[in-house]
Amino acid sequence: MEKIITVKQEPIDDAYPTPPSTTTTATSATSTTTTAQNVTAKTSTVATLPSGTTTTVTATAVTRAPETQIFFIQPKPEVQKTQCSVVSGAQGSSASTSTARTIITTSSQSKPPLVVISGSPIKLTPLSRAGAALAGGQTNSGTGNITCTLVHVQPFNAAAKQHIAPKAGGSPNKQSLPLQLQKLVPISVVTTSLAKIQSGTAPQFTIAGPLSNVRHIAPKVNIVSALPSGQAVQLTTPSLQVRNIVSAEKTAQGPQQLAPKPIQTQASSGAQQPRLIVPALPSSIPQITGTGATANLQFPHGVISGGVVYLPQQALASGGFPIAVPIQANALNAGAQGGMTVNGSSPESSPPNRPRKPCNCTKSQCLKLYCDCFANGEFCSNCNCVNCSNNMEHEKERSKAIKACLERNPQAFHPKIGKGRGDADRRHNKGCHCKRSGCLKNYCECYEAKILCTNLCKCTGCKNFEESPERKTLMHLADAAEVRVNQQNAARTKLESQIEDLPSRPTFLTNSGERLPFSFVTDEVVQATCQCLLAQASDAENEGKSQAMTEKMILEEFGRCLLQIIHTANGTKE
DNA sequence: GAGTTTGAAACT
DNA sequence: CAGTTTCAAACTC
Repeated sequence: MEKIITVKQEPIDDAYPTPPSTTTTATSATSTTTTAQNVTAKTSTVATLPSGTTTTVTATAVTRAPETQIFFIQPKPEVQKTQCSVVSGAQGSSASTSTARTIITTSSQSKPPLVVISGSPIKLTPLSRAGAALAGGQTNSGTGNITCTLVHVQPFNAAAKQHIAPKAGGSPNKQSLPLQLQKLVPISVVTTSLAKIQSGTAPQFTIAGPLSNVRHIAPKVNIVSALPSGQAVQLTTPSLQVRNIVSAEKTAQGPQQLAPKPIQTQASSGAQQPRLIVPALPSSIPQITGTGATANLQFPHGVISGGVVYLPQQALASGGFPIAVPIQANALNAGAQGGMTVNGSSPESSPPNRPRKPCNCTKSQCLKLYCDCFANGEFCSNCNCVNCSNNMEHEKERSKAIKACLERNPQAFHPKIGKGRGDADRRHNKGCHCKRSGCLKNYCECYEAKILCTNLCKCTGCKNFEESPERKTLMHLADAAEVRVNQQNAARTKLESQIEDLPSRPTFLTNSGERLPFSFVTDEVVQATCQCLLAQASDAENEGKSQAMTEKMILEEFGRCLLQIIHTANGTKE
């Protein structure tokens, strides 16, 4: 029997923009992997449930190593913080509207929960067994019981960031590493049974936990379900694109199983084996990094060890995650990339706000931080690089390279420029080391980022400070140039729009040798036009207009002249 | 477009 | 940690 479950989800963190509405529907005996555009949901929950039980699981953190935090799911009822309503219906019934950005993870009792983050699977350390997790002392035996896992990521506070700020002349202190990592904050999920769902009682999914300061990894994490007894879940949302189909078993074998698969828009209804449902990832996805030697998972940009996810500051500090974005909104249309974040992607897949420059790497295979694409956690695409391995096809090498970078420098993928509201907060986290450029050329990372050098910098002959006359001169010139460019662009745009409105006349002469309007730009006409422009300039000058305004007036006059010429020519022709 | 300069990253 | 090499981008011609 088909079961359709709609999960309604509500945002809980204002730090993320309110996501557009999506609806997630789960049905049995289908299997698809979906990805969504611009998913920035705050919570996730579990939608497909066996009969008859209510399960509550929560998690506690255990510090294992300075740079790691392990979370174990334990039964623990929690105060309700966020509710995710679940609505059931028969096959074909329309799912109720919702605001869900649903990432779902479930597993049967016989299988560990499977989670996919950033397109790669994580085999979590065994979470609570369903039986142990049951609320109210219910047993959770049989095929119908599911353990649900929900993971949130909590950013460290500003004080912590300060604490880990790079020290001048020193490498990052490993003792402070935990502060540089994002803390996983698993939260409990109360699930209700399918029976209740199917009865139309619209049971509530209760998500409890320290949500007030929690940012979610959940919507940025692909959590997959391995449903018991051949059940599978299909997730579809209006704004989601159905992508890969990956079985739970396959995915559990390793990240390579997540290589791009042909997009399937509709799952086969006859699928009987458990399937993985991989909802979409947003464009702002957490950077997943890791150094664990026992890592059993490799993310596009990191390694996951035993269900422990390493998240660098950059991910949350920036509010977006330029690193390790395997399935991103802008890549949804880039099937060849398997939904990975790509640099210089095709026009239809490129977000309008991030047209990165293509790299030109020749020797690094784009697997070292020399490569801007790699350093920014992006795949190369439409670049000019040679022997590029920064792509899905070389995911293994890429993961190794990521790991190597992180071993050299755990903050390797952190943003170099601190992000803050004020200019004071925007500073190079390591400082530059320029010697010859005076920190007034783009060689200098500070100057390139349009920020002043700070005491973190070890540059010599620095001229990139507030009172520097050289810098002021440069800034003044740059401002003037920018104004001019803007004016020129505006004038050009206007002129182009006017020209576009004109009838196309490709040739000057007809077959009979008749003169066409475009040939009416004679010397006399040019002279008259110039006189008009000069007159306009003179007027502007007499009126005391600024240079910018004068230029604008002249350009407008030129436009009028052109229109008149064309109009006259057309009239003559006609 | 080729060659040079530059400084970060990588290496020793 | 300092010095050196490698690398790719910025820059110059």
